[in-house]
Parts: sequence; C-alpha cells; structure tokens
Amino acid sequence: MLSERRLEVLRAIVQDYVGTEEPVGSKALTERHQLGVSPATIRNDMAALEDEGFIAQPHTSAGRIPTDKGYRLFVDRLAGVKPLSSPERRAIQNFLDGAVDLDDVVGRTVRLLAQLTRQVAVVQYPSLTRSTVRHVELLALAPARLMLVLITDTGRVEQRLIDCQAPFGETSLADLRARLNSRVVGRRFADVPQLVQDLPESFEQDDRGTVSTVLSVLLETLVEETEERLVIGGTANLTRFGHDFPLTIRPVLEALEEHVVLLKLLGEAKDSGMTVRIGHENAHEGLTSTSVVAVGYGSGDEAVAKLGVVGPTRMDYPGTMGAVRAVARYVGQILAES
Amino acid sequence: MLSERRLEVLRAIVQDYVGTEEPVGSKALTERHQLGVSPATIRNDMAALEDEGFIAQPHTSAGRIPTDKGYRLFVDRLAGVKPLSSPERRAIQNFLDGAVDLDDVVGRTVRLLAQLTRQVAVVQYPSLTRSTVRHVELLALAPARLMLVLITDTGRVEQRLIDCQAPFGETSLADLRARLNSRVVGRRFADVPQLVQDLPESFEQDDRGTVSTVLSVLLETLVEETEERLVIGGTANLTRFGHDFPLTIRPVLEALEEHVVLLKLLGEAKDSGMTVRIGHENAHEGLTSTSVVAVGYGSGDEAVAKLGVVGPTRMDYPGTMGAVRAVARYVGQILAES
DNA sequence: GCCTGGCACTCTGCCCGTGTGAGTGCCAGG
DNA sequence: CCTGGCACTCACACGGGCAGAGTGCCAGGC
Repeated sequence: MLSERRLEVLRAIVQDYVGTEEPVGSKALTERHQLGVSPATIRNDMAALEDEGFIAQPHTSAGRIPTDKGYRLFVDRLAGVKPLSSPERRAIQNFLDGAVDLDDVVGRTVRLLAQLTRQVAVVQYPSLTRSTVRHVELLALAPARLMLVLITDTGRVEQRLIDCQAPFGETSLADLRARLNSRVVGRRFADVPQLVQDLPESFEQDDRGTVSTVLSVLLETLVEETEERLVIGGTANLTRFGHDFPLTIRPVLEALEEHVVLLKLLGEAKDSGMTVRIGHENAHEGLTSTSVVAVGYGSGDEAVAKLGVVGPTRMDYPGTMGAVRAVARYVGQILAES
Repeated sequence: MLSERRLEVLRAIVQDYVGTEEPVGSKALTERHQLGVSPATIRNDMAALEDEGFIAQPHTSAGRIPTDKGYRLFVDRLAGVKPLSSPERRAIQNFLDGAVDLDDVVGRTVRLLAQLTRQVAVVQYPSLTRSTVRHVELLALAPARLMLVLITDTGRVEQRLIDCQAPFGETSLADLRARLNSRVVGRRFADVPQLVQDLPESFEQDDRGTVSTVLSVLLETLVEETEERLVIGGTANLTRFGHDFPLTIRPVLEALEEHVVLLKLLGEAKDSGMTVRIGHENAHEGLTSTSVVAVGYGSGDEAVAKLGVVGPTRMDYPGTMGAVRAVARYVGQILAES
C-alpha cells in the first residue's frame, strides 16, 4: 500500500500538472508544496508511484505526469468536491431563473455549465421514462385523421398525427379522451402500457381498431422519445486542449456530433451521485483522452436526465465536479417549480 | 483592366492554392498549367495582380496567395458552379428520401452537406414567415386553460399554453376553432394578423377577453418563431482548416455557437440564387478568415429558409457551390412532397 | 511593344553541433 | 528511512551554414 506521503505527492503532482500543463519534477514539487522532505526523497516516492502506474514520464529525464489510473486515485481518494463561492451560486440562480420555457432552461444550462467549467457542456433533455403524464389530448383534424398531444410534467410536449382506417365519431373521441386521461394523468410513463391495455375492449366493435391505433401510437411515442435529445455547448473550449491540436481535437468533435454516443455515455453514469469517467475508461475511442463528469438531475428526488461536461483528462476535477453538481441542483429546482 | 491572360493566371493561382495550401510561384504555375508563356512573363502578370490587390505574398520571396478580393473575382467571373456527378446526385436523393419527419429531414441535410463539402454545414429550419397554416387546433385542458396548436405546411408543429381569465365554454371554443380555421387555413403567416383582426367583435361580450388572448398568443407565436432555429454539423471538418490552429479555429467555434450571428449571416444572403461571402465581407469578426456559401431553399418557388456551409476562404468554391445548390434543390423537393 | 532568358538578391526552412538546464537514478552516510 | 552528492540523459533553444524557391530587374529578340 502507498504511504500517506506518497499519496500526498500524487495529489501535488496532479494539482501542479493541471495548473501548468507541464510535466512536474521533484524539485518544483518541494518548492511549491510543504512536503517537509527533500527532492531526493520525493524522487524515490515518484519512482514508486511510477512502478504502480499512477504517473509516467513522457520521456527520460522529464518530469512526471499523472496517468488515467493516477487521476482515478486522485478523484476517488485525494480530492473532494470544491463548492462554488456564494457569488457564483447566486449568479447561477439568477441566470437560470430568467428562463421562460423548457428549451430556454436547457439552453441556459448548457451555456452556464460551459462558462463555469470552461469546458464542453452536455445537457440531456428531461427524460420521459421517469416523468409523468400531465395531460393527453386527442383531436380530430379530419374525420379519419387524429392528432395526439402529450404533455409531461417536465413541460415537454410531443405530438403525433394518426391516420385511422375508419372515421371516428366526435362522441367516441370525447369518450376515449376522457378515459385515457382518467387513467394516465399523474402516472409515470413506464406504467402507462399496463394502464391502457384493456381500453379497446370497452368500445364499440367499429371503434376498436382506431382505439388500438391511437394507443399504439401513444406507446410508440413513449418508447421513441426515451431516446433523448441533448444539447452541447462550449465547443470553443476545446481549443484549450493541449498543444498538439488537430489530432487530439478532431476525434472529440466527431464524438460530440454523434449524439448517440454521448447519450450512451451519459446513460452509463450513475443515477445519483456523480460519475467521473477518466480517459480510457470511456468506451468510445475518440474520447480516450478526455474525462467526462456527469450527474443526474431532476425535479424531485429522482433523476430525470443527466448533464455533464467533457474535457481533457488534465482538468480541475474538484472545481468541475463542484460546478456540475451545483448546476444540476439548481436546474432540478427550476424544473420542480415550473 | 486586366488582360485575359492575367485573369487566367489568377484562376490558376486560386486553383493551385486551394489544392496545395501553399503559396504558388511562377515556375510551378507554368509547369501545371498550359499558359503558353514563360515564368518570367507570369512574374510580370503576378506583379500586376499584386498591385491591384488580388494576390499577396506572405513574405518576400515566397509564392503568392489569393486575397479576399482575388477570391471574389474568381467566384464572380472566373469560376462556374461545378455540377455534381450523377452518382452523387442519386446518393443525395436516396439519403434524403429516407427521412421520416421534419427534424429528420433537417438532420439528414446537415450531415449530408457536411460530408459532401467536407466543411461545416448550417441548415435553418423552414421559416414560418413564408409558409402557410395547415391547421389550427384549440383545446381545453381545464375550464380556464387552453392549448393552441399550430401546424404549418412545412410540417412544423408549435404549441402554446394559454391561461384565460374567465372559463370558456365548449361551444364557444368550437366556434372559435371553426372560425379561426376557416379564415387562416392555407394562408400565409404574414397575412394572418389582418385576417383575424375583427374576430373578437363577433363573440359574446363575456368571451371577447379570452378570444383576444388566444389571438394575441397566436400572433406572438408567429413572431417568436420567425426567429429561426438552426442546426449545424461537421464541425470536425474545422480541423482541416490550416496549420495555425488554435487561433484560427477558436473564434469560428465561438461564432458557430452564437446562433443569432449565424441567422443574421444567413438572413443577409439573397433569397434566390447563391450568396458567397468571402473573408472580411462577413461582418462578424470571428469569421473574417472564413467564407460562407448560402442559398435559400423552399417547397415551392419561394425560399422558406436558407442553408449553407462555412469553410476557410481557401475552399473549392465551384465544388462547394455545386453541392450546396444541389442539396437545397433536393430538400425543397422533399418538403414539397410531404 | 511584348515576351524571354539570365542574373543577383532575399527570404524561409532545414540540418547540425553545441550548450544549458531540468530531471532522474543510484549510492554512501547520518 | 531520509539526505546530499554525483554522474548521466534528454529536450530544447540558439546560431551558423546551406540549399531551394521565388522574386525583380534588365538587356536582347521577335
């Protein structure tokens, strides 16, 4: 096991490297941190840390830089989450409070997060899976053409057009609308299939086909929209990546455009608490030189979606984690209020 | 005025520079193009072109590169629009035909354009200003809470919640719905305000307040949504920009994130025909080293929105213009069909 | 009058050798 | 187990020299 001091050395290396972007040597460490021992001792510790795979040297006789494994240890055991200052917190709240609708909330969140962390921000739209139905509306655009509108408690609205085989009377429509709402309003999306299963049976023979069609479109909407939308921002921060640009940045930009990849990434994050994926821990190969800090957010106790940032593995983890957590918390509040 | 041959020299310089990304000299020119004169002659021509401001040398005793003014002349007088090959055209059509809804059309278009031009693609959602109303729906979510749904001929759906001061009866609602539709269906958005102006007067005193509210929300929706949404893609192509990355690419990424800027940019493009803005012709300072090729597209004869690409001033203008024009044409077709 | 070949000049980019500084590993002594 | 000392290894910056590309100018030919 690593001694207390060696962990301290690792922490110092991570902190210095994150600050300077340059490999850090034993002498510089003793100068900038009160470790109470000489450079020679540090050298031994560093050699040990290197043997264990926590740090590495880019080339002989250069300083050391942390490896993914080193960052992992740092995040897990050596660093806390740095809380934001209260002016920062106020600024977040003020900025988010100005939002007028869901799109605006999400848009503001992504900009805020990008600015705060100076990294690329990713915000997933509130998911339908966990959320509940506020209202279902059915209306006839034409005798055999219906429109289904679904309103969720997160303020999202989805609509679908439905072509039915047979005309559907106004009374039947009102009937279906009423029954549908009485069964599903306030319920979770996941529970809806169960709740409407036997609806067609209670209708006239002639209408059953249409009722079934409507229900299947409704269920389809739930499933389809569980594939979430997301918004990204702050890509300009990628320019702060490192010195060897084109090669580093290109795969990241490509990965960011594949929303499927990002959604999968966010999906892998734990629902509660914060998830930090470092370098090669990310499955996608374009992101092996980045770290992803993600957290769930939601209007109640439960997460309805995730948000996070993508940045170089060499990032300020405590600060980033603090910002991500704070933003998630405030967004959750905003959603709960609306 | 410039002689025919000098224009030919300029064309050759632009073509070579776009291909090689390196300043082009007199000797190389005579080798790669059949100009029928010696390098020395070319040198004189180049000196003249430089005096006129069409080309410049990065430093003494290097080759010449085109200036913005040089590209402008090239685009206006020396280069045509290069039509796509028929396999390319077929590929476009197949790819776009697979789209299932408006979002999908736009999403596919942006990816297609990015891939075809190997640049950053920008696609504006079909605008509401020019388009017409397909249907307006009004429904009561609660006694004093209405929902307004607007369906456009471009397949777009917008919805708004309305809180009314007084309850609004079902018959009044049906009445309003019917009258509203009979007046505005098939009409252009721009004409709607005129058409509904006198509607409140034909209602009972009690209902007039609510009717006015509904109308104002409807009009508001039109205005608000004229501020268009847009989608961008292919940002990874920015890595092909040049050698001096960070500085060049950062302001571009920043500009791309400011959708307002891009919308303004597209808005400045001519409605019909293609608009090419080169380098400093772009008002936004982050985009002074880029060129923007934009064109309107639409379901009928008229443009309902714009699309285009953003790339380095050193781009293949004929090819890019060909791709942009072709994509716009096919998207227009798809929209007209649906 | 215009094109051409020749010539001198000016840069940039590259290679190479050198020197410096940072950093390391190892070892012997406290 | 810590420490100071020492030899060693690189990366990097600096400067000179050299080649190559490109230019401008000029005198001669068609």
